[in-house]
Amino acid sequence: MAKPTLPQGTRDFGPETVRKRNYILNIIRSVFELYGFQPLETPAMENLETLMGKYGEEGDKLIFKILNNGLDNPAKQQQAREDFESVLAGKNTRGITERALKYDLTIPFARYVAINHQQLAFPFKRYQIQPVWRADRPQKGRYREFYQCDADVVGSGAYLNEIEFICIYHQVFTRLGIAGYALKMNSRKILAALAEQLGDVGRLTDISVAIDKLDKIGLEKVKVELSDKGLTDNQIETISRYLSIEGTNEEQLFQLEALLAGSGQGAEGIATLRLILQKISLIEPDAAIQIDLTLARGLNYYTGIIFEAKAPASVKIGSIGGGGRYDDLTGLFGVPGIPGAGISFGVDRIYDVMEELNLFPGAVNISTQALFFNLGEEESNAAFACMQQLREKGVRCELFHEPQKFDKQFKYAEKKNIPYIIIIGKEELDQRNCKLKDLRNGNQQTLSWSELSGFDFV
RNA sequence: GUGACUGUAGCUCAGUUGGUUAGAGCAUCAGAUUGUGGUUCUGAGGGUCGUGGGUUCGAGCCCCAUCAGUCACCCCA
Repeated sequence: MAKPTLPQGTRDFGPETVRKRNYILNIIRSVFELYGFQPLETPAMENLETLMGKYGEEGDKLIFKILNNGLDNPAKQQQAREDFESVLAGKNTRGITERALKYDLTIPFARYVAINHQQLAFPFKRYQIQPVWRADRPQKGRYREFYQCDADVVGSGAYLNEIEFICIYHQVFTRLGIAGYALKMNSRKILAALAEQLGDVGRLTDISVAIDKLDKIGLEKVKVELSDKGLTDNQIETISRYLSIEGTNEEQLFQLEALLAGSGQGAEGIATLRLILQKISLIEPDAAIQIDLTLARGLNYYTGIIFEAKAPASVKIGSIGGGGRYDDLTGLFGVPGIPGAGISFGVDRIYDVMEELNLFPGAVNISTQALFFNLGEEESNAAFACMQQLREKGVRCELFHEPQKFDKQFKYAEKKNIPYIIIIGKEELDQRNCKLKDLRNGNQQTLSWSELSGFDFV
C-alpha cells in the first residue's frame, strides 16, 4: 500500500508544536481579553456568495471551493453537464459549488454582525482564532491552511480603537519576546488623496498595489509598473515625490501636508495619524510605531488607518500581522452604517519567527511533571495511590505502564522531558516513603508519602 | 495561474565518466548493566533508489511522462 500523504500546503502538528502554538495563542487570547474582546467562532465553510467579490479579483481565485455532493445523481446529469460547461467558461455555478472554505475571519465576522446586529451591544468587540484556507501555491511562510487570530471592533468610529490596537500589538509582541518588531501605520485617506491629486481616483487600487512593493523592488521598478498600468509621466512624477518622503514620523507628515495641500481627505488622514501618534507617545511610548507611506495593504475594504506588523529584519519572513479601519464592512451584506476596525496576527509566521529566534521558554515542553517508576505489583499499587493524591493537587504525573528495568523507565522520562521521577520499590514500600529525583540536576531525596503529596513540583 | 529546482533507510545526506551484493551519521531495538538515566562500547533490524515507461549487454546515475515536495513570480498571513 502506498504511503499516505498530506494535501499540499497543509501540515500535521505534533505535541511539541501544538504546545508551542498554544503558548502563542494563549498570550494573544489573554491580551485580547484584557482589552474587553469576546470570543466568536464561525463555521469552516461559508456560502460561496458570502465570500466572492470581497477580496478582489485575485482573492476570488484563491478561495477554496467545495464541490457539491450528488453530482453523480443520474437524474441530474444533464444539468450537471451544463453547469460544468459554464464553470469551464469561467463562471461560478451554484449547481457545481455553492460553499467554500473561509478565506479570512473578517468577512465571516461581518456576515455574523449583519445577521445579528439587532441583538448585539455596540460597540461589539470580538476576537476569533480559527484556521482559514487559501488555494495559493505554498512556499516559505505560506500555507494553504493556517491560523488567523483577529480582533475587531464594530459600531465605533472612535480613534480610541486604533490606539488600543497599537497597545495590543505592543503587549503581545513584548510578552512573546519579539523585540525588534516594527509596526507600520498609514491611512487609506492619504492614498485616496494622492489618487485625487493625480486626478485619477479610480486608480487607487493600482497605485496602492504598486507602491506597496517599494521596499521589495525599488523605486525604478515601481515606476515601470505604474507606467505599464498606463499612468502618465506627470502622475508618476507626483507619486515618486510622494514616495521619496522620508524622516521621522513628524517630518514625514510635514512634507505630506505640503504635497497634499488642498485635499480635504489628505488633511483628515494626516490629522488622524498625528492624533494617534501623539496619544500613543503618552500612553505607550515604547510601541514601535512608524509612519510608512508605502504601506497600502491589499484588502480593499479598508478606508482609514491601516497597520502592518513586521517581523524583526533578521528573520526574512515579512508581515506577521495587519489590520485597519473600515467604514462600512457590513454594508456588503445590506446593513450599512456600522464602522469598525480590526487587526490580525499571523500565528504560523509568528511561530516561525519565535522558532528561528529561539524565543520559546523551555518550560513550554514540560507536560508530565513527575513519573512514578513501576517496580512490581504491590509497589505500583502504592505508587498509584500516591499519584492520585498528586493529581488531586494538580500535579501532572503518570505511572510507567509496566514493571521494567530502571534503564527503560529513566529513558522514557528523559525522552518525554519529565523533570521528576519517583521511586517506590520494595524497600520504600516497607518504610512507607519514596525516592524523588530531579533529573535536571540529579539531586535525589527521600520523602515520606505525606511529604511527597505536599511537595512543590517546579 | 506562470517559472525554476529537488525526490536514495524513520530523519539528514553520500553514491566517481552508466559496471557485481546501494553506504554513513543520527534515530530505533537488543546486549554490556536484576535498584539509578544522560556518556561510552558491541550488535541487529530497516531501501522495488517517488511512480510508470524508454535507451543500454548493464540504470540510483541518461531520456520521456507522471506524482510529490521546495523556492520564486502574482498575491498575501
